[in-house]
Amino acid sequence: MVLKQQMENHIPTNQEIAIKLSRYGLKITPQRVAVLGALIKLCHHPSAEDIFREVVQVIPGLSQATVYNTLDVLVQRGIASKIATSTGVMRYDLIEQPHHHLFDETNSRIEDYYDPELDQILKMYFSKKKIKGFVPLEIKLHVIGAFRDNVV
Amino acid sequence: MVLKQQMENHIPTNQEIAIKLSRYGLKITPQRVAVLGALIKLCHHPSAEDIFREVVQVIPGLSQATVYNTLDVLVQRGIASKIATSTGVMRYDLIEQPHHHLFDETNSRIEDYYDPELDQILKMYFSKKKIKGFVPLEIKLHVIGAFRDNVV
DNA sequence: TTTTAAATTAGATTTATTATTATTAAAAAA
DNA sequence: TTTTTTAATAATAATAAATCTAATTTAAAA
Repeated sequence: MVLKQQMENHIPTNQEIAIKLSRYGLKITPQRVAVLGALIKLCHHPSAEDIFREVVQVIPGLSQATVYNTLDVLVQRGIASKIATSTGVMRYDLIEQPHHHLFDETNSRIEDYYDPELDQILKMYFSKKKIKGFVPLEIKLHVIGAFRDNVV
Repeated sequence: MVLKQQMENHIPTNQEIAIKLSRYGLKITPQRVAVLGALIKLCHHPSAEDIFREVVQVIPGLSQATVYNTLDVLVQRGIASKIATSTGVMRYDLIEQPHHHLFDETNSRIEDYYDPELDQILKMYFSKKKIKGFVPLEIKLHVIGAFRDNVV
């Protein structure tokens, strides 16, 4: 098991981000490159507001609506996902591979959690156990707990 | 496996609801009895607005703020829980026993899902697999899919 | 380069929720 | 039972996230 940010060692260039946008059939604009760049950089599941604050430093005329629009577009294309939180503020998450979420509600921290073994267990469970009248498509674990830094 | 509403065959009287409120150290008011009653009755995870619409028929002078206050109180006392949804609207859920959620985002439907076997699997997994720096307290499955009525 | 379809901006708007404060009511005390 | 006290409710204002609108600008295709 490994937390997300430990897996991300490469900070992509604007060019690489632009290529990613066009691979998904999106027009390349400075705003989109910067928003996606911020989403990659701010790996602790930023809110739209977090991304705005980050990007407006580079693009001073940036509109909040552009951030919301761009994030929606990224979600629609499957580049990002939207996480609903208990405070009602949406948080955004870059999609790389399927993963679960660890929530610490005392400090609003969210981390991704990967474990192929866990996914295997869940896959087996749901293939064996049919739910009457419901077709499951996506299975996500929502683990609420407490981050204890410097503790194993 | 059984869906929640199939397990709930007893509709509690106002008296029983009042007893429940006082067991949790809450003052009994007509508003609280009606809100908790509506939460029990509207078993598809109502929003505050859903509950207001239901209860205002019985208590015409009811304020929306009272519904929000009462729901917050119920959540604080552990009688109910609050579910954040992808639309940003909060939904409320009576807590009876720990359970997971099935989401159908095409029609905003949410159902509870119980399975002791699943809980056992998850418990075993997390007792074996330690997450560095994180203490899990509550594990909830978030299953996104599609309800198909009249289909097994 | 010109064209056009799409993206961005600014600001108004919506809507769920929270905050405020006066009033009212529930339950404890006398 | 009546009084007292403490808490709950109602009405309404305030907040804040997110959406909508319409005019302007821009990316990229022709």
